[in-house]
Amino acid sequence: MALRQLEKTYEPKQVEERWYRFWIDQGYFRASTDRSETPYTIVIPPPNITGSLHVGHALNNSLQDILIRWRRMQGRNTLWMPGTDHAGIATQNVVERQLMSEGSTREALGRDAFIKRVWDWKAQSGGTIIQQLKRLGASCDWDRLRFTMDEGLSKAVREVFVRLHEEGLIYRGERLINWCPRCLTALSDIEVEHEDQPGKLYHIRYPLADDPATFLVVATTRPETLLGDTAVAVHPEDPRHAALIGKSVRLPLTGREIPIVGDSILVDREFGTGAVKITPAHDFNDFEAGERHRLPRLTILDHQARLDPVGLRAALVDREIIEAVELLRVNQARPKIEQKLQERGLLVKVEAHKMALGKCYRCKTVVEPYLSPQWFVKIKPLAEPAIKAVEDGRVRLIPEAWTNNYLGWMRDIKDWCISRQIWWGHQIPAWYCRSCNVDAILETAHEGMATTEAQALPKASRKRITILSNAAPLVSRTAPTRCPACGGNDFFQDPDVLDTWFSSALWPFSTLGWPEQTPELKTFYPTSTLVTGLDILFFWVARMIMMGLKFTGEVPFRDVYIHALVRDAEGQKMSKSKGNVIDPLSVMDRYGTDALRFTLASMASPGRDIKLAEERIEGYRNFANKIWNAARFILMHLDGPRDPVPLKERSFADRWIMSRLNHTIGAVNTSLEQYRFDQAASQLYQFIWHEYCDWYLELAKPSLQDKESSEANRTRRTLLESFETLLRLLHPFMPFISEEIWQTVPHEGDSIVTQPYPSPTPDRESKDAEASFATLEQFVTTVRTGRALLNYQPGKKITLYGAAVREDHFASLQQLRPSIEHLSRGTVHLTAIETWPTDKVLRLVTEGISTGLAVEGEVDFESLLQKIQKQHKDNQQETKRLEGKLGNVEFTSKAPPEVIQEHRDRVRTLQQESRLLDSSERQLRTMMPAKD
RNA sequence: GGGCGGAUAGCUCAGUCGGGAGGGAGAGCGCUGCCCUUACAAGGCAGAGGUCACAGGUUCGAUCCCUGUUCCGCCUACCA
Repeated sequence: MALRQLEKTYEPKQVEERWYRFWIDQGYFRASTDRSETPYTIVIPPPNITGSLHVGHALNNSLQDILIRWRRMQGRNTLWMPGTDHAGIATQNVVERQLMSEGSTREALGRDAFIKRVWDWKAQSGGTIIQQLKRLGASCDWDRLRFTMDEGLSKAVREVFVRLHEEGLIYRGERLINWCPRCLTALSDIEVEHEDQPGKLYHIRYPLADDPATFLVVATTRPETLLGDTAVAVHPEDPRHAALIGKSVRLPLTGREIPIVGDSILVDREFGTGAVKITPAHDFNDFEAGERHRLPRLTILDHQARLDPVGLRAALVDREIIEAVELLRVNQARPKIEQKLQERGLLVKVEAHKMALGKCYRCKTVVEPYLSPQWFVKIKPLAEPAIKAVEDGRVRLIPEAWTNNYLGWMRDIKDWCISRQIWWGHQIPAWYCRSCNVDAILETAHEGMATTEAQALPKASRKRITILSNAAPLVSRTAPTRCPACGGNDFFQDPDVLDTWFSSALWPFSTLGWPEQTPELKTFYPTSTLVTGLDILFFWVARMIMMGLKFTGEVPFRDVYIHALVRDAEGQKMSKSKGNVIDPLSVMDRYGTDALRFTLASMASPGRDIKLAEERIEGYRNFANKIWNAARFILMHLDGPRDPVPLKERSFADRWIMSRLNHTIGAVNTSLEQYRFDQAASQLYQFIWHEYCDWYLELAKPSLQDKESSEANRTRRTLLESFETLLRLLHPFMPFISEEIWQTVPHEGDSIVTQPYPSPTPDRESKDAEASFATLEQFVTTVRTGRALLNYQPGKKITLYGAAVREDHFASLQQLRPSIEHLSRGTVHLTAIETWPTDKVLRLVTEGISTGLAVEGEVDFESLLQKIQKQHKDNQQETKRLEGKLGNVEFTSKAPPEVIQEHRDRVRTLQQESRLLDSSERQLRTMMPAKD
């Protein structure tokens, strides 16, 4: 039969497209609820619909695909559930930018039209990343593609919200929250990134009310907020200030007097001057201190973090100051305040001070603590079971090192602010009866405005609605029709939407149809493994565990594999502004998808960031090409009978490679069980290149070239068996090339995708063949070293001599003589060293195996001599070291006998080698042309 | 401030815990030399290159176990 021949180099591009289409057409990635096999489920970390594939996605999804393809081939009923995330703030930003370029705004469009516009955008551009995942070879069940804003998932969101509210685990209240003055929305604590920055510490004099010549000096990094101070705190046990408690100070730049309070929580006596200003409306600590001392809260910043004239007037700020700073952003107002304090002689000093500034994780704008009514999840009762699940191992974090990190965070968790003042997202299922909440619903300039700010606005400028914290919401799965209190039917839905992570937290079960008890949910939940990056451990993983336990009573997944961050070759974070981004799409174009996947897998060592350099990818592109050429070779030699013969009756080389293959199969499976993608990849690489190609294919050549021999039949048989198995072993890592080649070699079945994954079997083992191989390799390598030393052409046939210290090694050499002669390109005489010619032979030795090479032609005796002398010297040093140990009574009396015996054996071998090197050296000298 | 991780060849990293043993130090890439030998120059063969961060301790023996130090990352935190 004539087999298809392959091109000389592997061309990934058309191969990839062709097979991916085939796999989809055949429906190989479809999961079923009717199958009886053990399910294996992964839910994808849903990428953001505004996103496009970056190298982090490529890593994340390559690893998931490796797991999924591996389990699928093992016969599991696998489901890889794909989907995307609606990314509230990010997506709204994208569409708003689009509107802006058209000279419009979302306000001009109105809420409903805007949301429609986002859906239109999604229909057009939101599928990009899905297409890119397909290019990566991701074997997701695409028929089940989900989106967090789908009707089903939205229903799950409402269900969860209502139930949590019913249990008192969701509440609404006016709190200080993190506010992004650019996105104009609240953020949760973890959406704020902290970064150390150089700042200044201002020391400011606050004159005592009853003794204006005396000052209390406070230290602050934010002097402009003093306008909203409502107290000054000192430590009650601080002898410098304790007596002042109960008195008042005149607040600089204002007409107010504020009290001095004693507070041991807020004040650190060691820091600054030991006196702290309290601004309850603009600082988290001060907010709490304000609650402790029942202080008023004065809001002086507006929603854009500008000094708000209304608030400033309410805070009795001097007219002159108001005029100087009104509507300035904090960073612009600060120098003005500094200047005014200076002018009035109230500024003692300004010193450099590093401080951690909070920034919006989406837009990097400095966030402001902002007082406003928001929705919160009371998180402690949800966190407790989620802590327990990890503590008792129902959820495993891999690498384990992250467990403590997780537990620490969960034990110290704070209530979660879930309302966002944007339009794109799940609108909160809470309604307000207009007649019952007449005083609590205010028309304001914008949503989410602080209470005082909203109340202070003139009616005319109120465009939208703010719902004060005393409003009474009706939380319900559907819009209410009748107010239970007054019977009215005029309702107003809360305009806020939920944090995107609120819906993501439900992902493992909402995608499977929850709250319905669907067959999917019954079959595939709890899921098996979650593969994710460390950066969303708290954002997402922790919340999924909490919600999963709460609403299904079970953990959402058993294993959480946390992979590293991908950095550039210098270890820098990749970012568009630095221009050091490696674009996976371009990499796939140039090197092939398999090369990219294999690179990422091989570098996924636990607990270490990945420094990705393009040369690595190129290296694995070469690996793909190596496999390709091995396939070409095999296809060239497969013609002819290849009947099954028991392994025992096959050649040494056949038994050896099958034994090594078996070892590799075991190692790859074990590595995958442990999520050691790096180990699995290097085992495959090592075996395929350095055992299969370098040695086995070379060993197989003689018999393959003699087509008529019975040996050829057995070799062809082994060649096919081993290679076909190898392709299956490789497939999860390099799906495309493995399919392409597999389809060209004789096989059963329609696609490698659904073939069984190799598992180790004892009958492939052959310890004796492995031992013989070690001897052969030693001999052949030594001969090659000698050839290089003698400058012989690779093809030159030479006369060789061989001997071994150990009987069994010598026996192996005799038995494998044809192979040895083939690989050494020479005629080998296996006899005792004493019988070797005493002239014109270069003698070399390693590990007790001696080789002699006939010396002909021009030879660089000097370098030969150096080589021999160096080895001789190393040899003697090692002998001395070992003899020293063996002469030490401490060692011989306490070390285990095996170790002592091993040392003795090594000394003996070294001594024999030494004798050979001696004679070799002497001979060389006789061969050397006389000097002078 | 707290917690965690890392330091092994020029570069990137395995190896140490537990089936790679506490006893002779590995890989990939790069580098050097030779070779276009009919699977592969995206290749073959050979080679050079390491006080396993530093200082102590345990041990007959430490890259590995223990303690401390230095440097580098990351996470986390209300030091105004």
